Amino acid sequence: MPSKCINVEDWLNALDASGFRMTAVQETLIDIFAHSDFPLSAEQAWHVARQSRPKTGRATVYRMVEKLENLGLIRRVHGYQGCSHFVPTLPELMMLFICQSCGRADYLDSQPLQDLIHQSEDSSGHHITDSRLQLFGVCTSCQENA
Amino acid sequence: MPSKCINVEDWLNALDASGFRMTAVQETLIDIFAHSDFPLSAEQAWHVARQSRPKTGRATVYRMVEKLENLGLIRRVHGYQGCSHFVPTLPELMMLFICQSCGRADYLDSQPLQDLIHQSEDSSGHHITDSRLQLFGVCTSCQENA
DNA sequence: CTCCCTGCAAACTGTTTGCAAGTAC
DNA sequence: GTACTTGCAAACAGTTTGCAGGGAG
Repeated sequence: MPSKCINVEDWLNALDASGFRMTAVQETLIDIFAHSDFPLSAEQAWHVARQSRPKTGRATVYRMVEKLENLGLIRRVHGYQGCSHFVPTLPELMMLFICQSCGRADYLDSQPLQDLIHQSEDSSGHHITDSRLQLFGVCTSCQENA
Repeated sequence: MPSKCINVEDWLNALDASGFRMTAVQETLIDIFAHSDFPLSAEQAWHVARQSRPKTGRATVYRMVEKLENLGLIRRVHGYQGCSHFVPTLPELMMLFICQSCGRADYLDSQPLQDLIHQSEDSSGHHITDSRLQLFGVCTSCQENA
């Protein structure tokens, strides 16, 4: 499964531009979220963070996740059984696929979705400002290994 | 905004067929969910239920919601700020629009979405088994009243 | 008469808040 | 030095569970 590359520099710049102070915890968490290729919850990120920084507090992670979400750097994934997981945000509209077997996330071409949304906007008359499309199934590599 | 009609008879039959015993609480809750034109959380449904049956227990509502969801009669709505609200399930694939202003839900034509999903399946190679598309914005009537 | 359903209360889980100490700028 | 950040612990909200009594089939 192809994995999208997030530019950590950009994240640090965005945080800096927002007046946030850069600390070791923040760098650790940014690293965790930017490089995970499957959705992470705050709780999970906390466990990962504690592997390298055992004293990391739970609340700190929750606060950081909130920041990252508010800055639009990560985005909440609304899945089957819950909606507390996050993936790095891509510049374009996201069309997210999540493999039920391995849990990995993949970003698909979102142009058709944009077309679809414009089409629905015209036919319904509603003004559409945002969307969440999530696809579930079995990814190519899990199909091969089945 | 048009509202979809759910056949309460069908729900009662489905519950009956699943071996559930029909009680007054269940009828009340089915009525609430089947006729609400905006997503309801279990908590909200509980409050509504208590208006007609003050002694209704919270847990009973949660259990009933779980049943309805398992039977596929209601479906969880993954929204902006949470994912604990439910709408009646339509037979066909759902394309759900939620108005940020009035909170009402509308079901849009889902055929284009089905086409899009098949298209994405072919181009990505993933086997897609389910999807959640949710649209947010301002509905026609809220636009008029603005 | 049996077993499921109900309401109550307690337990639980994920998340938020308050606060004193620490640290980036 | 100032004000944001951190870790801890307590508070909180939504949800689940255990149980005794009640009601459907």
